[in-house]
Amino acid sequence: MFRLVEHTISGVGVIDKAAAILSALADGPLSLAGLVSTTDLPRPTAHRLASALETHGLLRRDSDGRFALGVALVALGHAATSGWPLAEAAHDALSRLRDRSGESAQLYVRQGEQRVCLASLESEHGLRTIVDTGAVLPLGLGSGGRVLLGEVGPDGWVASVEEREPGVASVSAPVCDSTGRVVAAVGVSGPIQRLTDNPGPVFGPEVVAAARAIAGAAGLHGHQHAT
Amino acid sequence: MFRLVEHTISGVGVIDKAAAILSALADGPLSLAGLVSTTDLPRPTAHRLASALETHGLLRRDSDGRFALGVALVALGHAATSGWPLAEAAHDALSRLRDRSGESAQLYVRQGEQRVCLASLESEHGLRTIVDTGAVLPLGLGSGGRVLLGEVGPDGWVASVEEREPGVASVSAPVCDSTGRVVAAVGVSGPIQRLTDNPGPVFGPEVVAAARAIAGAAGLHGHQHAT
DNA sequence: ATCGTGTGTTCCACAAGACGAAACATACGT
DNA sequence: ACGTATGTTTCGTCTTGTGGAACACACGAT
Repeated sequence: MFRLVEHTISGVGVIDKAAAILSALADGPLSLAGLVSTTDLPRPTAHRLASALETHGLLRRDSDGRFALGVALVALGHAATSGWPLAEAAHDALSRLRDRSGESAQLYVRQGEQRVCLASLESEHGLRTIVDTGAVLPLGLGSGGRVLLGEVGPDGWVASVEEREPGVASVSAPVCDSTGRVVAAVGVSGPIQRLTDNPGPVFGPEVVAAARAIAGAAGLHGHQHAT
Repeated sequence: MFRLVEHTISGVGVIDKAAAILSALADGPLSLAGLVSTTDLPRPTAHRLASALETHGLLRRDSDGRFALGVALVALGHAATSGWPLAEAAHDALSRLRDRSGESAQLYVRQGEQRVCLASLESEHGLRTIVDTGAVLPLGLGSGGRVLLGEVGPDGWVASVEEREPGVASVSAPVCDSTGRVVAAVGVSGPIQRLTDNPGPVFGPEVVAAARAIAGAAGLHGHQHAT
Protein backbone atom coordinates (compact mmCIF):
# COMPACT_ATOMS: atom_id res chain seq x y z
CA MET A 1 0.00 0.00 0.00
CA PHE A 2 1.51 3.25 -1.15
CA ARG A 3 0.57 6.73 -0.10
CA LEU A 4 1.86 10.17 -0.96
CA VAL A 5 2.09 12.21 2.17
CA GLU A 6 -1.53 11.97 3.13
CA HIS A 7 -3.89 14.77 4.14
CA THR A 8 -1.11 17.26 3.78
CA ILE A 9 -2.07 20.83 3.02
CA SER A 10 0.44 22.40 0.71
CA GLY A 11 -1.32 25.72 0.28
CA VAL A 12 -2.38 24.91 -3.29
CA GLY A 13 -5.64 22.98 -3.11
CA VAL A 14 -5.61 21.72 -6.66
CA ILE A 15 -2.19 20.15 -6.15
CA ASP A 16 -3.35 18.55 -2.90
CA LYS A 17 -6.28 17.00 -4.72
CA ALA A 18 -4.20 15.91 -7.70
CA ALA A 19 -1.69 14.24 -5.35
CA ALA A 20 -4.57 12.43 -3.65
CA ILE A 21 -5.74 11.14 -7.03
CA LEU A 22 -2.28 9.92 -8.02
CA SER A 23 -1.89 8.26 -4.65
CA ALA A 24 -5.23 6.51 -4.95
CA LEU A 25 -4.25 5.14 -8.36
CA ALA A 26 -0.83 3.91 -7.27
CA ASP A 27 -2.59 0.80 -5.97
CA GLY A 28 -4.22 0.08 -9.31
CA PRO A 29 -6.80 1.40 -11.77
CA LEU A 30 -10.06 2.84 -10.47
CA SER A 31 -13.32 3.78 -12.08
CA LEU A 32 -14.49 7.35 -11.56
CA ALA A 33 -16.82 6.05 -8.88
CA GLY A 34 -13.94 4.24 -7.20
CA LEU A 35 -11.81 7.35 -7.36
CA VAL A 36 -14.59 9.45 -5.84
CA SER A 37 -14.98 6.92 -3.07
CA THR A 38 -11.27 6.64 -2.35
CA THR A 39 -10.43 10.35 -2.44
CA ASP A 40 -13.69 11.75 -0.97
CA LEU A 41 -13.70 14.32 -3.75
CA PRO A 42 -17.04 15.42 -5.30
CA ARG A 43 -17.66 13.60 -8.56
CA PRO A 44 -17.30 16.59 -10.93
CA THR A 45 -14.11 17.65 -9.18
CA ALA A 46 -12.56 14.19 -9.44
CA HIS A 47 -13.62 13.97 -13.06
CA ARG A 48 -12.22 17.37 -13.99
CA LEU A 49 -8.86 16.88 -12.25
CA ALA A 50 -8.39 13.32 -13.47
CA SER A 51 -9.15 14.43 -17.03
CA ALA A 52 -6.64 17.26 -16.67
CA LEU A 53 -3.97 14.84 -15.45
CA GLU A 54 -4.86 12.59 -18.39
CA THR A 55 -4.28 15.47 -20.80
CA HIS A 56 -0.67 15.62 -19.59
CA GLY A 57 -0.12 11.86 -19.72
CA LEU A 58 0.08 11.56 -15.95
CA LEU A 59 -3.05 9.43 -16.04
CA ARG A 60 -4.63 7.35 -18.77
CA ARG A 61 -7.81 5.31 -19.25
CA ASP A 62 -7.39 1.56 -19.38
CA SER A 63 -9.35 -0.65 -21.73
CA ASP A 64 -12.28 -0.66 -19.27
CA GLY A 65 -12.35 3.11 -19.11
CA ARG A 66 -10.87 3.17 -15.63
CA PHE A 67 -8.32 5.77 -14.65
CA ALA A 68 -4.77 4.49 -14.27
CA LEU A 69 -1.31 5.97 -13.86
CA GLY A 70 -0.06 7.22 -17.20
CA VAL A 71 3.05 6.66 -19.27
CA ALA A 72 4.47 10.07 -18.41
CA LEU A 73 4.98 8.74 -14.89
CA VAL A 74 7.15 5.95 -16.27
CA ALA A 75 9.45 8.56 -17.75
CA LEU A 76 9.29 10.85 -14.72
CA GLY A 77 9.92 7.93 -12.39
CA HIS A 78 12.93 6.97 -14.41
CA ALA A 79 14.20 10.54 -14.46
CA ALA A 80 13.60 10.81 -10.72
CA THR A 81 15.65 7.68 -10.11
CA SER A 82 18.47 8.56 -12.44
CA GLY A 83 18.58 12.10 -11.14
CA TRP A 84 18.96 11.00 -7.55
CA PRO A 85 22.66 11.25 -6.80
CA LEU A 86 22.46 8.28 -4.47
CA ALA A 87 20.83 5.93 -6.92
CA GLU A 88 23.62 6.22 -9.43
CA ALA A 89 26.39 6.48 -6.87
CA ALA A 90 25.05 3.51 -4.98
CA HIS A 91 25.05 1.09 -7.85
CA ASP A 92 28.69 -0.01 -7.67
CA ALA A 93 28.72 -0.15 -3.89
CA LEU A 94 25.46 -2.11 -3.85
CA SER A 95 26.91 -4.54 -6.39
CA ARG A 96 29.96 -5.11 -4.23
CA LEU A 97 27.82 -5.44 -1.10
CA ARG A 98 25.55 -7.96 -2.77
CA ASP A 99 28.49 -9.92 -4.15
CA ARG A 100 30.54 -9.95 -0.95
CA SER A 101 27.62 -10.68 1.35
CA GLY A 102 25.89 -13.02 -1.03
CA GLU A 103 22.56 -11.44 -0.08
CA SER A 104 20.11 -9.01 -1.64
CA ALA A 105 21.09 -5.36 -1.10
CA GLN A 106 18.87 -2.30 -1.02
CA LEU A 107 19.05 1.46 -0.56
CA TYR A 108 16.17 3.36 1.08
CA VAL A 109 15.35 7.01 1.53
CA ARG A 110 12.77 8.48 3.86
CA GLN A 111 9.50 9.70 2.40
CA GLY A 112 7.37 11.28 5.08
CA GLU A 113 6.53 8.52 7.55
CA GLN A 114 7.58 5.75 5.18
CA ARG A 115 10.64 4.68 3.27
CA VAL A 116 11.02 4.16 -0.47
CA CYS A 117 13.44 1.72 -2.09
CA LEU A 118 15.69 3.75 -4.35
CA ALA A 119 17.88 0.91 -5.60
CA SER A 120 17.70 -2.86 -5.20
CA LEU A 121 19.95 -5.73 -6.24
CA GLU A 122 18.94 -9.32 -5.68
CA SER A 123 21.21 -12.15 -4.62
CA GLU A 124 21.66 -15.26 -6.74
CA HIS A 125 19.97 -17.55 -4.22
CA GLY A 126 16.70 -19.23 -5.05
CA LEU A 127 15.47 -18.13 -1.63
CA ARG A 128 16.09 -14.41 -1.48
CA THR A 129 14.54 -11.15 -0.45
CA ILE A 130 12.89 -9.29 -3.28
CA VAL A 131 12.18 -5.58 -2.84
CA ASP A 132 11.16 -3.67 -5.94
CA THR A 133 12.66 -0.28 -6.72
CA GLY A 134 9.99 2.18 -5.75
CA ALA A 135 8.51 -0.14 -3.14
CA VAL A 136 7.21 1.63 -0.07
CA LEU A 137 7.94 0.10 3.33
CA PRO A 138 7.33 1.15 6.92
CA LEU A 139 9.86 3.11 8.97
CA GLY A 140 9.37 1.49 12.36
CA LEU A 141 9.90 -2.10 11.19
CA GLY A 142 13.08 -3.49 9.74
CA SER A 143 16.67 -2.31 10.13
CA GLY A 144 16.48 0.06 7.17
CA GLY A 145 13.52 1.88 8.62
CA ARG A 146 15.03 2.13 12.06
CA VAL A 147 18.22 3.61 10.58
CA LEU A 148 16.16 6.27 8.81
CA LEU A 149 14.55 7.09 12.16
CA GLY A 150 17.99 7.86 13.52
CA GLU A 151 18.88 4.61 15.28
CA VAL A 152 22.43 3.36 14.97
CA GLY A 153 24.51 0.99 17.04
CA PRO A 154 28.04 1.67 18.34
CA ASP A 155 29.47 -0.20 15.35
CA GLY A 156 27.54 1.89 12.88
CA TRP A 157 24.84 -0.62 11.94
CA VAL A 158 21.41 -1.87 13.02
CA ALA A 159 20.19 -5.43 12.70
CA SER A 160 16.65 -6.77 12.73
CA VAL A 161 15.22 -10.26 12.77
CA GLU A 162 11.64 -11.00 11.66
CA GLU A 163 10.51 -7.42 12.33
CA ARG A 164 8.95 -6.55 9.00
CA GLU A 165 8.46 -10.01 7.58
CA PRO A 166 8.58 -13.52 9.06
CA GLY A 167 11.75 -15.44 8.24
CA VAL A 168 13.67 -12.36 7.13
CA ALA A 169 16.73 -10.82 8.79
CA SER A 170 18.53 -7.67 7.76
CA VAL A 171 21.40 -5.34 8.58
CA SER A 172 21.49 -1.67 7.64
CA ALA A 173 23.73 1.36 8.06
CA PRO A 174 23.10 5.08 7.57
CA VAL A 175 24.38 7.06 4.62
CA CYS A 176 25.15 10.50 6.05
CA ASP A 177 25.92 13.91 4.60
CA SER A 178 28.68 16.19 5.86
CA THR A 179 26.51 17.46 8.70
CA GLY A 180 25.90 13.92 9.90
CA ARG A 181 22.30 13.91 8.74
CA VAL A 182 20.98 10.52 7.63
CA VAL A 183 20.00 10.82 3.97
CA ALA A 184 19.58 7.12 3.15
CA ALA A 185 19.94 3.62 4.55
CA VAL A 186 21.85 0.84 2.86
CA GLY A 187 21.55 -2.79 3.88
CA VAL A 188 21.37 -6.47 3.11
CA SER A 189 18.45 -8.76 3.77
CA GLY A 190 17.69 -12.43 3.42
CA PRO A 191 16.36 -15.50 5.18
CA ILE A 192 17.28 -16.19 8.81
CA GLN A 193 18.52 -19.59 7.71
CA ARG A 194 21.50 -17.90 6.06
CA LEU A 195 21.83 -14.64 7.96
CA THR A 196 21.24 -16.35 11.36
CA ASP A 197 19.42 -14.65 14.19
CA ASN A 198 22.45 -12.47 14.91
CA PRO A 199 23.43 -11.13 11.49
CA GLY A 200 25.07 -7.88 12.65
CA PRO A 201 28.64 -9.01 13.45
CA VAL A 202 28.96 -10.94 10.20
CA PHE A 203 27.39 -8.48 7.78
CA GLY A 204 27.64 -5.18 9.64
CA PRO A 205 31.20 -4.23 8.64
CA GLU A 206 30.49 -4.70 4.90
CA VAL A 207 27.25 -2.71 5.17
CA VAL A 208 29.03 0.13 6.98
CA ALA A 209 31.76 0.11 4.34
CA ALA A 210 29.10 0.27 1.64
CA ALA A 211 27.44 3.23 3.39
CA ARG A 212 30.76 5.11 3.45
CA ALA A 213 31.44 4.27 -0.18
CA ILE A 214 27.99 5.54 -1.22
CA ALA A 215 28.38 8.77 0.76
CA GLY A 216 31.75 9.30 -0.84
CA ALA A 217 30.63 8.52 -4.37
CA ALA A 218 27.66 10.84 -3.96
CA GLY A 219 29.90 13.64 -2.77
CA LEU A 220 28.17 13.93 0.55
CA HIS A 221 31.36 14.69 2.46
CA GLY A 222 31.90 18.10 1.00
CA HIS A 223 35.18 18.38 -0.95
CA GLN A 224 36.78 15.30 0.46
CA HIS A 225 36.04 13.22 -2.61
CA ALA A 226 36.23 14.19 -6.26
CA THR A 227 32.90 13.65 -7.94
CA MET B 1 15.07 15.48 -23.90
CA PHE B 2 11.73 14.67 -22.32
CA ARG B 3 8.55 16.67 -22.45
CA LEU B 4 5.12 16.15 -21.07
CA VAL B 5 2.57 17.07 -23.69
CA GLU B 6 3.65 20.64 -24.05
CA HIS B 7 1.53 23.78 -24.09
CA THR B 8 -1.58 21.70 -23.67
CA ILE B 9 -4.54 23.33 -21.98
CA SER B 10 -6.34 20.84 -19.81
CA GLY B 11 -8.92 23.20 -18.37
CA VAL B 12 -7.27 23.26 -14.94
CA GLY B 13 -4.58 25.91 -15.00
CA VAL B 14 -2.78 24.80 -11.87
CA ILE B 15 -2.33 21.30 -13.28
CA ASP B 16 -1.04 22.72 -16.55
CA LYS B 17 1.56 24.73 -14.64
CA ALA B 18 2.49 21.83 -12.36
CA ALA B 19 2.98 19.58 -15.39
CA ALA B 20 5.23 22.23 -16.95
CA ILE B 21 7.32 22.28 -13.77
CA LEU B 22 7.66 18.49 -13.66
CA SER B 23 8.56 18.45 -17.33
CA ALA B 24 11.22 21.11 -16.86
CA LEU B 25 12.80 19.11 -14.04
CA ALA B 26 12.83 15.82 -15.93
CA ASP B 27 16.06 16.98 -17.54
CA GLY B 28 17.74 17.64 -14.22
CA PRO B 29 17.61 19.86 -11.15
CA LEU B 30 16.97 23.58 -11.54
CA SER B 31 17.26 26.56 -9.24
CA LEU B 32 14.13 28.65 -8.79
CA ALA B 33 15.58 31.12 -11.25
CA GLY B 34 16.18 28.32 -13.75
CA LEU B 35 12.66 27.01 -13.26
CA VAL B 36 11.22 30.49 -13.83
CA SER B 37 13.27 30.82 -16.97
CA THR B 38 12.38 27.40 -18.34
CA THR B 39 8.64 27.51 -17.60
CA ASP B 40 8.00 31.23 -18.16
CA LEU B 41 6.00 31.29 -14.93
CA PRO B 42 6.16 34.38 -12.67
CA ARG B 43 8.62 33.84 -9.82
CA PRO B 44 6.06 33.69 -6.95
CA THR B 45 3.87 31.30 -8.92
CA ALA B 46 6.74 28.95 -9.70
CA HIS B 47 7.87 29.10 -6.07
CA ARG B 48 4.41 28.40 -4.69
CA LEU B 49 3.62 25.50 -7.02
CA ALA B 50 7.07 23.91 -6.69
CA SER B 51 6.82 24.13 -2.90
CA ALA B 52 3.39 22.53 -3.04
CA LEU B 53 4.71 19.67 -5.18
CA GLU B 54 7.60 19.33 -2.71
CA THR B 55 5.10 18.97 0.15
CA HIS B 56 3.76 15.86 -1.59
CA GLY B 57 7.18 14.40 -2.33
CA LEU B 58 6.77 14.94 -6.07
CA LEU B 59 9.67 17.36 -5.92
CA ARG B 60 12.54 17.75 -3.49
CA ARG B 61 15.45 20.15 -2.92
CA ASP B 62 18.90 18.82 -3.68
CA SER B 63 21.93 19.66 -1.57
CA ASP B 64 22.35 22.95 -3.46
CA GLY B 65 18.77 23.96 -2.79
CA ARG B 66 17.72 23.32 -6.38
CA PHE B 67 14.38 21.74 -7.17
CA ALA B 68 14.55 18.14 -8.42
CA LEU B 69 12.10 15.34 -9.04
CA GLY B 70 11.09 13.72 -5.75
CA VAL B 71 11.11 10.21 -4.39
CA ALA B 72 7.35 9.88 -4.72
CA LEU B 73 7.89 9.83 -8.47
CA VAL B 74 10.14 6.79 -8.10
CA ALA B 75 7.26 4.95 -6.49
CA LEU B 76 4.65 6.31 -8.90
CA GLY B 77 6.84 5.49 -11.88
CA HIS B 78 7.26 1.98 -10.60
CA ALA B 79 3.52 1.64 -10.02
CA ALA B 80 2.82 3.09 -13.46
CA THR B 81 5.08 0.51 -15.06
CA SER B 82 3.81 -2.43 -13.08
CA GLY B 83 0.22 -1.39 -13.62
CA TRP B 84 0.54 -1.23 -17.37
CA PRO B 85 -0.96 -4.44 -18.68
CA LEU B 86 1.55 -4.54 -21.50
CA ALA B 87 4.60 -4.18 -19.30
CA GLU B 88 3.76 -7.27 -17.28
CA ALA B 89 2.37 -9.24 -20.19
CA ALA B 90 5.34 -8.39 -22.34
CA HIS B 91 7.98 -9.64 -19.99
CA ASP B 92 7.93 -13.32 -20.97
CA ALA B 93 7.58 -12.56 -24.66
CA LEU B 94 10.40 -10.00 -24.48
CA SER B 95 12.59 -12.58 -22.72
CA ARG B 96 11.95 -15.14 -25.44
CA LEU B 97 12.52 -12.53 -28.15
CA ARG B 98 15.78 -11.42 -26.56
CA ASP B 99 16.95 -15.02 -26.09
CA ARG B 100 15.97 -16.27 -29.55
CA SER B 101 17.25 -13.20 -31.40
CA GLY B 102 20.26 -12.73 -29.21
CA GLU B 103 19.64 -8.98 -29.30
CA SER B 104 18.24 -6.34 -26.97
CA ALA B 105 14.44 -6.19 -27.00
CA GLN B 106 12.17 -3.26 -26.16
CA LEU B 107 8.51 -2.35 -25.95
CA TYR B 108 7.34 1.21 -26.70
CA VAL B 109 4.09 3.05 -26.35
CA ARG B 110 3.16 6.35 -27.90
CA GLN B 111 3.12 9.44 -25.71
CA GLY B 112 1.95 12.44 -27.67
CA GLU B 113 4.50 13.03 -30.40
CA GLN B 114 7.10 10.80 -28.80
CA ARG B 115 7.45 7.24 -27.64
CA VAL B 116 8.31 5.94 -24.20
CA CYS B 117 10.13 2.69 -23.48
CA LEU B 118 7.82 0.63 -21.30
CA ALA B 119 10.03 -2.47 -20.97
CA SER B 120 13.58 -3.21 -22.01
CA LEU B 121 15.76 -6.32 -21.90
CA GLU B 122 19.38 -6.21 -22.90
CA SER B 123 21.28 -8.85 -24.82
CA GLU B 124 24.35 -10.55 -23.38
CA HIS B 125 26.71 -9.02 -25.93
CA GLY B 126 29.36 -6.60 -24.86
CA LEU B 127 28.28 -4.43 -27.77
CA ARG B 128 24.57 -4.00 -27.37
CA THR B 129 21.79 -1.43 -27.56
CA ILE B 130 20.85 0.02 -24.20
CA VAL B 131 17.51 1.75 -23.86
CA ASP B 132 16.38 2.56 -20.34
CA THR B 133 12.83 1.88 -19.23
CA GLY B 134 11.16 5.24 -19.26
CA ALA B 135 13.47 6.58 -21.95
CA VAL B 136 11.79 8.92 -24.40
CA LEU B 137 12.59 8.58 -28.07
CA PRO B 138 11.31 10.19 -31.27
CA LEU B 139 8.48 8.78 -33.32
CA GLY B 140 9.72 9.50 -36.80
CA LEU B 141 13.13 7.84 -36.43
CA GLY B 142 13.70 4.16 -35.82
CA SER B 143 11.49 1.19 -36.58
CA GLY B 144 9.65 1.37 -33.25
CA GLY B 145 8.62 4.94 -33.84
CA ARG B 146 7.50 4.31 -37.38
CA VAL B 147 5.34 1.40 -36.23
CA LEU B 148 3.66 3.65 -33.68
CA LEU B 149 2.94 6.10 -36.51
CA GLY B 150 1.03 3.36 -38.30
CA GLU B 151 3.62 2.05 -40.72
CA VAL B 152 3.83 -1.69 -41.27
CA GLY B 153 5.21 -3.83 -44.06
CA PRO B 154 3.37 -6.69 -45.78
CA ASP B 155 5.09 -9.18 -43.47
CA GLY B 156 3.96 -7.33 -40.37
CA TRP B 157 7.26 -5.69 -39.44
CA VAL B 158 9.32 -2.55 -40.14
CA ALA B 159 13.09 -2.41 -40.22
CA SER B 160 15.39 0.55 -39.89
CA VAL B 161 19.12 0.99 -40.29
CA GLU B 162 21.00 3.93 -38.74
CA GLU B 163 17.87 6.09 -38.58
CA ARG B 164 17.91 7.09 -34.93
CA GLU B 165 21.51 6.32 -34.08
CA PRO B 166 24.62 5.59 -36.14
CA GLY B 167 25.61 1.92 -36.25
CA VAL B 168 22.25 0.71 -34.92
CA ALA B 169 19.71 -1.42 -36.79
CA SER B 170 16.29 -2.50 -35.54
CA VAL B 171 13.13 -4.39 -36.42
CA SER B 172 9.73 -3.69 -34.87
CA ALA B 173 6.15 -4.93 -35.13
CA PRO B 174 2.88 -3.44 -33.89
CA VAL B 175 0.99 -4.75 -30.89
CA CYS B 176 -2.68 -4.26 -31.77
CA ASP B 177 -5.96 -4.39 -29.89
CA SER B 178 -9.09 -6.13 -31.16
CA THR B 179 -10.00 -3.13 -33.33
CA GLY B 180 -6.62 -3.25 -35.04
CA ARG B 181 -5.42 -0.13 -33.29
CA VAL B 182 -1.65 0.00 -32.60
CA VAL B 183 -1.20 0.23 -28.83
CA ALA B 184 2.53 -0.54 -28.65
CA ALA B 185 5.57 -1.51 -30.69
CA VAL B 186 7.84 -4.41 -29.85
CA GLY B 187 11.24 -4.88 -31.43
CA VAL B 188 14.89 -5.83 -31.32
CA SER B 189 17.84 -3.57 -31.86
CA GLY B 190 21.59 -3.89 -32.04
CA PRO B 191 24.69 -3.08 -34.05
CA ILE B 192 24.63 -3.35 -37.84
CA GLN B 193 27.63 -5.66 -37.57
CA ARG B 194 25.35 -8.37 -36.22
CA LEU B 195 21.93 -7.39 -37.53
CA THR B 196 23.30 -6.57 -41.03
CA ASP B 197 21.89 -3.80 -43.17
CA ASN B 198 18.85 -5.94 -43.98
CA PRO B 199 17.69 -7.24 -40.62
CA GLY B 200 13.97 -7.67 -41.44
CA PRO B 201 13.90 -11.13 -43.03
CA VAL B 202 16.05 -12.64 -40.27
CA PHE B 203 14.45 -11.03 -37.22
CA GLY B 204 11.01 -9.99 -38.49
CA PRO B 205 9.18 -13.30 -37.93
CA GLU B 206 10.29 -13.57 -34.30
CA VAL B 207 9.34 -9.93 -33.65
CA VAL B 208 5.89 -10.44 -35.18
CA ALA B 209 5.42 -13.59 -33.11
CA ALA B 210 6.38 -11.63 -30.01
CA ALA B 211 3.88 -8.90 -30.89
CA ARG B 212 1.10 -11.49 -31.17
CA ALA B 213 2.12 -13.13 -27.91
CA ILE B 214 2.08 -9.79 -26.12
CA ALA B 215 -1.33 -8.86 -27.50
CA GLY B 216 -2.65 -12.24 -26.42
CA ALA B 217 -1.13 -12.14 -22.95
CA ALA B 218 -2.50 -8.63 -22.43
CA GLY B 219 -5.97 -9.73 -23.43
CA LEU B 220 -6.14 -7.34 -26.35
CA HIS B 221 -8.04 -9.76 -28.58
CA GLY B 222 -11.28 -9.60 -26.67
CA HIS B 223 -12.29 -12.97 -25.18
CA GLN B 224 -10.00 -15.10 -27.26
CA HIS B 225 -7.52 -15.52 -24.46
CA ALA B 226 -8.15 -16.09 -20.78
CA THR B 227 -6.37 -13.47 -18.71
C1' DA C 1 33.37 48.08 3.61
C1' DT C 2 29.96 49.47 0.41
C1' DC C 3 26.92 49.06 -3.36
C1' DG C 4 24.36 46.97 -7.08
C1' DT C 5 22.37 42.93 -8.65
C1' DG C 6 20.26 38.60 -8.44
C1' DT C 7 18.36 35.20 -5.76
C1' DG C 8 14.60 33.08 -2.76
C1' DT C 9 10.56 34.07 -0.06
C1' DT C 10 6.37 36.40 1.65
C1' DC C 11 2.49 39.62 1.43
C1' DC C 12 -2.11 40.73 0.04
C1' DA C 13 -5.64 43.13 -3.05
C1' DC C 14 -7.83 41.34 -6.68
C1' DA C 15 -10.24 38.61 -10.09
C1' DA C 16 -9.60 34.51 -12.53
C1' DG C 17 -10.36 30.04 -12.12
C1' DA C 18 -11.95 26.10 -9.73
C1' DC C 19 -15.81 24.41 -7.36
C1' DG C 20 -19.73 21.30 -6.96
C1' DA C 21 -25.02 20.97 -7.00
C1' DA C 22 -27.95 20.19 -10.50
C1' DA C 23 -28.89 18.44 -14.73
C1' DC C 24 -28.15 15.49 -18.54
C1' DA C 25 -26.88 11.13 -21.02
C1' DT C 26 -26.00 6.40 -20.84
C1' DA C 27 -25.84 1.68 -19.13
C1' DC C 28 -27.29 -2.01 -16.40
C1' DG C 29 -30.01 -5.07 -13.44
C1' DT C 30 -34.52 -6.36 -12.14
C1' DA D 1 -40.31 -0.24 -18.34
C1' DC D 2 -38.31 1.47 -14.38
C1' DG D 3 -34.99 2.58 -10.79
C1' DT D 4 -30.36 3.14 -9.83
C1' DA D 5 -25.67 4.07 -10.69
C1' DT D 6 -22.38 5.63 -13.63
C1' DG D 7 -19.85 9.26 -16.44
C1' DT D 8 -20.09 13.91 -18.22
C1' DT D 9 -21.37 18.81 -18.72
C1' DT D 10 -23.24 23.28 -17.20
C1' DC D 11 -22.76 27.57 -14.92
C1' DG D 12 -23.62 30.75 -10.84
C1' DT D 13 -20.87 31.42 -7.02
C1' DC D 14 -17.00 32.55 -4.29
C1' DT D 15 -12.81 30.44 -2.90
C1' DT D 16 -8.46 30.15 -4.19
C1' DG D 17 -4.57 31.16 -6.82
C1' DT D 18 -2.29 35.07 -8.96
C1' DG D 19 1.67 38.02 -9.47
C1' DG D 20 3.49 42.84 -8.63
C1' DA D 21 5.62 44.70 -4.89
C1' DA D 22 8.26 44.28 -1.09
C1' DC D 23 11.42 42.06 1.90
C1' DA D 24 15.60 39.35 3.27
C1' DC D 25 19.78 37.51 2.03
C1' DA D 26 24.00 36.36 -0.68
C1' DC D 27 27.48 37.40 -3.78
C1' DG D 28 30.64 39.83 -6.84
C1' DA D 29 32.76 44.10 -8.12
C1' DT D 30 34.93 48.09 -6.66
